[in-house]
Amino acid sequence: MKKYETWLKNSELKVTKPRLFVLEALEQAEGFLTADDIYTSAIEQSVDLSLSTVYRVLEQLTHKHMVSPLTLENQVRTVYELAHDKHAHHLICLSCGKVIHMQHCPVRAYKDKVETDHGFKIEKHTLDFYGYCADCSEG
Amino acid sequence: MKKYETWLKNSELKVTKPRLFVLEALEQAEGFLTADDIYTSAIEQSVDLSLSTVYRVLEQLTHKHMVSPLTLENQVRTVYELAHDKHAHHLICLSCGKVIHMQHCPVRAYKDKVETDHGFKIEKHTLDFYGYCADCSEG
DNA sequence: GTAGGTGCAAAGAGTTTGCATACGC
DNA sequence: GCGTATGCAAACTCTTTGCACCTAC
Repeated sequence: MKKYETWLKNSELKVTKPRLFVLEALEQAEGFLTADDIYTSAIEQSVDLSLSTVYRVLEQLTHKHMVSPLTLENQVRTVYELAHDKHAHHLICLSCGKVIHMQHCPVRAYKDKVETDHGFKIEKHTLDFYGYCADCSEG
Repeated sequence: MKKYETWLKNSELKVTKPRLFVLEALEQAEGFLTADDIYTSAIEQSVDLSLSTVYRVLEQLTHKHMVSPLTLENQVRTVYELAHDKHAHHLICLSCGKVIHMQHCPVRAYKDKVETDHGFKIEKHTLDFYGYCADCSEG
């Protein structure tokens, strides 16, 4: 797992066990985790890690653009994932919570129109679909 | 303000002062309010209303589709607005917090494609733009 | 009169912070 | 060795809940 040590050093962050653990947990999840998910996973693996450290690490990594936080509609907890270079949209199952990433963004052209029409300088946008996945909508 | 009394009765909710106050506060705001905004507004007007009642009323009105809750990206508090019939998207200023509603939805056709491609039954979607409004991006 | 609504205070969830100790460099 | 990172516990914010009282119908 040398790659995360290098990544941390390149981001001017010290290489510490909590930081490596958080990054590896996010990699293995291949998706969204809450701070508590990461903490629980540490407990299960008998890794010594406190919840407040998880929050602090996630904040630092977010600041360095190594992870991305996301608040899903009408959910309380913030979820995190390893930052991709790629802009993505989400397809979220309201029943099982599964989240699918979609690379394609149909909004780019529309964004320019919105900027012009409203005089906004748009920094980012979200486009998320909520529904029921094939498994959950059966029966 | 008879209209809200009628609306409540039609929704099979008793007409009470807290419910009328919440609906009127949301109307006057012409936009998003947090539960605490509504509570504070009551205090300022010397209206007797508790914060827990505000939450309970908002939950009931949401259930009756009279108001709509929304969680903005990376914000903690849930905001509420009077439910429009119309599906809308948002343009949110990261500096002053202004929220502009946009009726036009460029996503409809794309939604069908997503349903087909992923086997999802999509119930709803969100599309929100975050940036800086004309006033805040000057200078 | 009765079922449902409300206020108050306390509890809960999720997150942040202060401070003493521990560790990376 | 120095300065940052961490663990712990306590604080904080937002929201929910239990219970006694009150009010719309």
